[in-house]
Amino acid sequence: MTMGNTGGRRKPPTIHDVAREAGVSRGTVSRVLNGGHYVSPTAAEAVNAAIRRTGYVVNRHARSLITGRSDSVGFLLTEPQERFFEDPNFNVLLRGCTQALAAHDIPLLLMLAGTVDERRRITRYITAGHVDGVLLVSSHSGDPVAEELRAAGVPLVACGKPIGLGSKVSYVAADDRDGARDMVRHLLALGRRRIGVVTGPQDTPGGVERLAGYREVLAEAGVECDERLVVSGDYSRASGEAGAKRLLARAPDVDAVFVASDLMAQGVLTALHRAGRRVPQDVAVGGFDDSPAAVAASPELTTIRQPWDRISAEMVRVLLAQIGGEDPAAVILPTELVKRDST
Amino acid sequence: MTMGNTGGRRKPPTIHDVAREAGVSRGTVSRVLNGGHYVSPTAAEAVNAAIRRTGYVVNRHARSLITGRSDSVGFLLTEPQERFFEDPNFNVLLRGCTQALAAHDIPLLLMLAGTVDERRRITRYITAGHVDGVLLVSSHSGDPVAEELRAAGVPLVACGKPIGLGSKVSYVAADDRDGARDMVRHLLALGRRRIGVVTGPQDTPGGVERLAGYREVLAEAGVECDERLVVSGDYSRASGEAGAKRLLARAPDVDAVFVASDLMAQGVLTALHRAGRRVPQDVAVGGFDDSPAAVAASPELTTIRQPWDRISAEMVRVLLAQIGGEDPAAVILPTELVKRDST
DNA sequence: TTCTCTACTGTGAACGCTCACAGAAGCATG
DNA sequence: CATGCTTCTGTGAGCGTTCACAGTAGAGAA
Repeated sequence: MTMGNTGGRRKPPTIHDVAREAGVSRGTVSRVLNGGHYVSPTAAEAVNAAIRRTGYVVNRHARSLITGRSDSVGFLLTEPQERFFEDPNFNVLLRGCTQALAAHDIPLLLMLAGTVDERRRITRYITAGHVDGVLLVSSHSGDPVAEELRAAGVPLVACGKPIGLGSKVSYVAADDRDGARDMVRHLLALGRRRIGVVTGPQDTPGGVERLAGYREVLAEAGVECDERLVVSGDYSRASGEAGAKRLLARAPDVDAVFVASDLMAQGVLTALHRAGRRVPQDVAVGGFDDSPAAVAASPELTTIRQPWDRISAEMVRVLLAQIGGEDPAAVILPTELVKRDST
Repeated sequence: MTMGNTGGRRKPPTIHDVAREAGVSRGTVSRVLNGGHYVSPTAAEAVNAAIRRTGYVVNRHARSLITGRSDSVGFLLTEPQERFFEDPNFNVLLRGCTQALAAHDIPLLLMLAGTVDERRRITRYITAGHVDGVLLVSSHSGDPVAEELRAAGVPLVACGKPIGLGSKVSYVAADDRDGARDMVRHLLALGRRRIGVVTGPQDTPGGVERLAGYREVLAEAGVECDERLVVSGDYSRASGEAGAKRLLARAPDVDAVFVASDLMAQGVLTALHRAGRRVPQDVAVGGFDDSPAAVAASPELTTIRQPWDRISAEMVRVLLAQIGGEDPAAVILPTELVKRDST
């Protein structure tokens, strides 16, 4: 048997070739390929041997043409790509989804919808049925692409609770609010009472929920919720530094800061250092995400870990279930407090 | 006209529907779709109008079935995924490739070949013709997947010069050696003469070339090439720190260090700081990559910028040319010295 | 007129697969 | 012995395209 290693691409064997080789019909080969029900053991064995011998791989285009499925899913990132691509957690998510899908032999198509043109092109591509479903990373409110896909009945699973989309859309998210609660409780347990917060953007679910958790715990502990202690950021390092400066100016007696992302927390550490405050002695700092930035910071950050590997696995599971006809579902996964040197 | 926004997925219109709507035949519609030669202006106009009215999108599976092309390409990452996924430059590369392909209406399939099983599955998938070509990020020597693909005649473009693959494989790379030369010349120009180096792994082209550039410039400048000044790392932060310690122990009079990656350079800065050396006064430090780590470090790192956006664009250009029948090509792109505070 | 050439259009076949259906064989049941 | 049931197998049709080829119409040349 000569393999096609001469440089030119050989025509791959078809189901016909396998059938001839195994001495059965196309139908039998097809049945072996798809589950193997109603096939005699001897026939199945002959077919499998023929497949091995010929190196046959199913032609997915031909299959898709008749089944109407594409057996592929899209990984769609809308809006501010920079923010996500610089976030190492995004990488973990992308990798996790790719691997979880690979286990089902389903390729992942990476789709970046930045410009209006790209959005339209991608929407058309998806609604035309070229993917069976979409893993959506958007987290921005009122995403028109997401709404369009939902309306077109495309199976869809969002990462993080989508704002402004009806309850009809599946999502998988970490329990942001509970994570925030854990962190603030931790700060209270250290004896801190003037606890500031640098929030995330309030048009993202994470931003909203983390702030809500902060407020809840303070209220529950009977600590005054001083609005001077609340400043807003956009998850960037620079906004963390600026936020901490504002915080110090408005409430110099601050003795702890809950920061809604590790990247911002890095900025907060810088600002505190410049202001001559020691961490954690004078001010304790808690981050969120457990990103590499957390261990790169000095002192290393106490932070909230989101279970990104489980999130990606769940996203794929829910999407495949939905493609299989099940109803949309929401999955919330627990977070974990990681204690390090900044508190 | 009712759009399919009722929740269920409607059957999309076919080329037949468009033909009927436009009052022409399938053949004419097909010709309009593929370049529009030998089509009368009136027919073309009618077809385009019908396409707009029906919202027709070509069924790529049916097209692929007959053309034998898939009109998609794979982005293949082999071996140590962590190393790459943590590297922000990898993100720029992935994003750039996706966008460059999108401009040609070609989807990118993300493929991660970690385990042996995954490798085999992906190799089969690719050689079966499910993608037209592959963008390869491997940089590891003697990659069996790459060799297999090359042997099967799959169009292939590597990122970085592949070691041990014949000259038959295309690649796009930054000029590592020249970048290293620039950096070491820069250090020499500052008056430093005891210039150490923390190398990258010597089974990667980048690691080899950057060290070669270092040696070249020292030889050319007539500076003694003291082997005690050469220590090896693996691109990780930790290996940079360990390397610097070794360097200080073996050559306490070192007055500059060329580090083959920014991440390692961060580790070097930490080690120097702990040893009480001031940067850049006592020891100048030069990195490589211009990653976010470079500006996150203190002092901010002087480094070598690789043109990642151009690399991705070139990889796609070369791959598409090769899919179109052209011969393999090698492209080397210039680097740039970015001066900051560490030198 | 007739022929040739160019510009355009329509049609059947084919790509490789799955699906529905029909049929065969084996075996138990009436 | 017919009948039904179960298990298995083969066959034709068809998915939505493209491609090759045949055919038409109109212009210009002989």
